[in-house]
Amino acid sequence: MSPVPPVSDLTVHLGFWLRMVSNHVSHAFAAKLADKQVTVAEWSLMRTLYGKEPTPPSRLADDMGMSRGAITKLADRLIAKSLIRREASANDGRAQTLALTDRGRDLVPYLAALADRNDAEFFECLTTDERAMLGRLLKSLAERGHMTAIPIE
Amino acid sequence: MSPVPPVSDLTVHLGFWLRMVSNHVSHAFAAKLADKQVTVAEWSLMRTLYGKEPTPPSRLADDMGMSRGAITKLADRLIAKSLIRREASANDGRAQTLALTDRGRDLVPYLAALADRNDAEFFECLTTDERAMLGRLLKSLAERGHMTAIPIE
DNA sequence: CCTCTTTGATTGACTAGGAAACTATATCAA
DNA sequence: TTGATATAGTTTCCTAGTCAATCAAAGAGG
Repeated sequence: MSPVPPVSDLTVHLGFWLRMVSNHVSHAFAAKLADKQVTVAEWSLMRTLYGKEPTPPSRLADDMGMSRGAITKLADRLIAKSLIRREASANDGRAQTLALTDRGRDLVPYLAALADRNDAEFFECLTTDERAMLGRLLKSLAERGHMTAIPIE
Repeated sequence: MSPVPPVSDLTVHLGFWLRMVSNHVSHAFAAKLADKQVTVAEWSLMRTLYGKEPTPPSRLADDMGMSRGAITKLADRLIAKSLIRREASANDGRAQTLALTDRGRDLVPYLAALADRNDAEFFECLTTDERAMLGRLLKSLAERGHMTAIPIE
């Protein structure tokens, strides 16, 4: 029988539990968005655009922490669903701008309410103090780790 | 100008910060594993297998929270790297079993050390009490939300 | 003005996963 | 024993990202 040196269990890592909870929260949210035929990435783009239209795709890529290629394709999908619109920039022949359609803009508050509800569902089992503490710890980690982009995926 | 009703900011959600931190921790770990040409999913399979060989792929799928199809392909990749081995079950003509190769088994403790280091790097900026609190809150959420599978992806 | 370089966006090749169809084997029931 | 059903695993098709190559338009320097 070959030797099997003891290695640390996966569950000793905070990263493990972080990912476990994070994935469940995201999947539950994805299920709620599916009712409106929208994915989490699509919602994220729409929300990022909301109130800041028009915005060039490169800006969205930076803000959302995705590659430009990904934004191009994501935008294509949203355009096919008539939720956003792409237009050539007036002053720069290379640049494009993205903006929500009326339909897309109308949808954002509804989807935002789903996001609120999803978050409430998962975290209401904690006390107010616990939620505040969790938020404080996570923001502290984000700050100390220099994390900036909106986390997709 | 079209009306833009105020919607809740993304950053009010704990789920947002959870995902932000979780993604950064995972990406940093992926970068460390890349030195050894191993992905996070591959590590997870190897770690899940470690000390429990041989194990049928269906069992790994359940434990890892992935589909059986995904395990088939993941196993194919690990076999191509000579880190695991696939064998037909002796008593059931349908069944297969997966086991680490000697090379794979030797690699696990090294990769486990990388996982330890990655976790330490991200969370050492918290005090011991804060880490304990974060762990407690996350485990409580996992328990209350009936989360079981190892979180891949 | 012409190159040379930089920049914005798109495209293509590739990776990785899920869902469902499919194959082979096992089990059960008449 | 044989036909129906269930189970284990694989394969196929689809979605959704990244990275690298590409193309067109801007800017910069001689």
